[in-house]
Amino acid sequence: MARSAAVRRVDDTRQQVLDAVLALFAERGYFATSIQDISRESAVSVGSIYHHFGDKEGIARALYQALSDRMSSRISWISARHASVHDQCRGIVETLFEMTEREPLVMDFMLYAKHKDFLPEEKPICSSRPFELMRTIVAAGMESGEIRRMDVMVASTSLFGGPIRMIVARLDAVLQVPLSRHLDEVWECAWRSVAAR
Amino acid sequence: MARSAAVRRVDDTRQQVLDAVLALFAERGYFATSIQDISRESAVSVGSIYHHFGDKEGIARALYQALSDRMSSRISWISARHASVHDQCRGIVETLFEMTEREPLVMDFMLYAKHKDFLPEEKPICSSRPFELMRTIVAAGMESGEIRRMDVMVASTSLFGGPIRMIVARLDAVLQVPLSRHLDEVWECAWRSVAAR
DNA sequence: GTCTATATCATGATAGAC
DNA sequence: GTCTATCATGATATAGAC
Repeated sequence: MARSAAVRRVDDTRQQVLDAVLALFAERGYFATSIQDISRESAVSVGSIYHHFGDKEGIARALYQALSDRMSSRISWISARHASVHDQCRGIVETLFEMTEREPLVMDFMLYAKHKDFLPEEKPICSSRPFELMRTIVAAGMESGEIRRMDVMVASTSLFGGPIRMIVARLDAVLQVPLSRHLDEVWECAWRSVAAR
Repeated sequence: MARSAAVRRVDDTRQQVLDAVLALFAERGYFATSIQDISRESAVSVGSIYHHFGDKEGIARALYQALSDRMSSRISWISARHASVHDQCRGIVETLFEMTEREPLVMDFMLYAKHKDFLPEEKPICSSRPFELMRTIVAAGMESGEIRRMDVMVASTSLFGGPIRMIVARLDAVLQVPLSRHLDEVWECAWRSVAAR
């Protein structure tokens, strides 16, 4: 069923705000970003912003939800495209690296922001859907014999912890070259840490 | 040279404030903590706080400095106590796990807080002294042949990235059991990721 | 649904006595 | 060095016209 033009417009307004806050939160952080800033950067009035999101926290919640959904669907898509758990996990790391280069703001907000400071009710990031998906895949790898039998949380943090630290280093500009240049080496280390063979 | 009683007292006042802000920052975050809160919890007046720290950011800077120094000296101490790089790194992970259980607030502030949001001038955490020390040790491991030759940053993030993610999971209460219960398994994975043999 | 103008309030920081 | 009282600013959120 096609959405009406009115609904389209509403979504556009919301999206304008979300695009603006992503940039602002990444640049200055949640608390240093005022509603005025958001209004100016998004070209949406303060009144409209409150109409759509209720309060400032509501904006952050909506952004978190949207980006979390986006990451989840990418991970699911990658997972479905590969047969072995090894290839699935490598594909996830590769995608995370690519996202970091192409949409650093998204990764900054998802992997680096301390959501608990401004979204106290939200589940911690490592309990969120994308991370749950990763753990599910890791668990499947133990079933199939590709990954050594151990605590699933330990295996997941071991497999993805290194790559995530590399992403953080890149976001901090500590790492000066594109992540892709280190992909093979990072993945080699990550997989060795849990591989069965 | 012995410090005078006056200096002792000054240090005590400063320490009272630092103890209070550590707890407050960990609980609510930097921005949700007001100077009034700090004054009340530390039992030090607002005027004295400003006298000693200049401004709110100065408090955070002092705390960061103090805890960073503490972590650095512990790491150096551990490093000096062990002969092989393998044992040094394992000792560091063990100590980080113990610190997380015994002083979760310290680890929360050091490994989890997003300092850039409130200390924009400070170097990113992964360029800080403790992390530099870890990289130095890893580099030494490559020299000695214990660790495979590769980019030092990649090796460091691979070795310590998993353990750090476990610490974050524990701080988020996602992990319900003490980290010590997973130490062997976590270390096994971490070391495999970079070990030469 | 969108906008401008405004109310309300809390905060960081200071002044100045002791 | 320490304290209390106060200021000035800028924030979130709302009211109400269109």
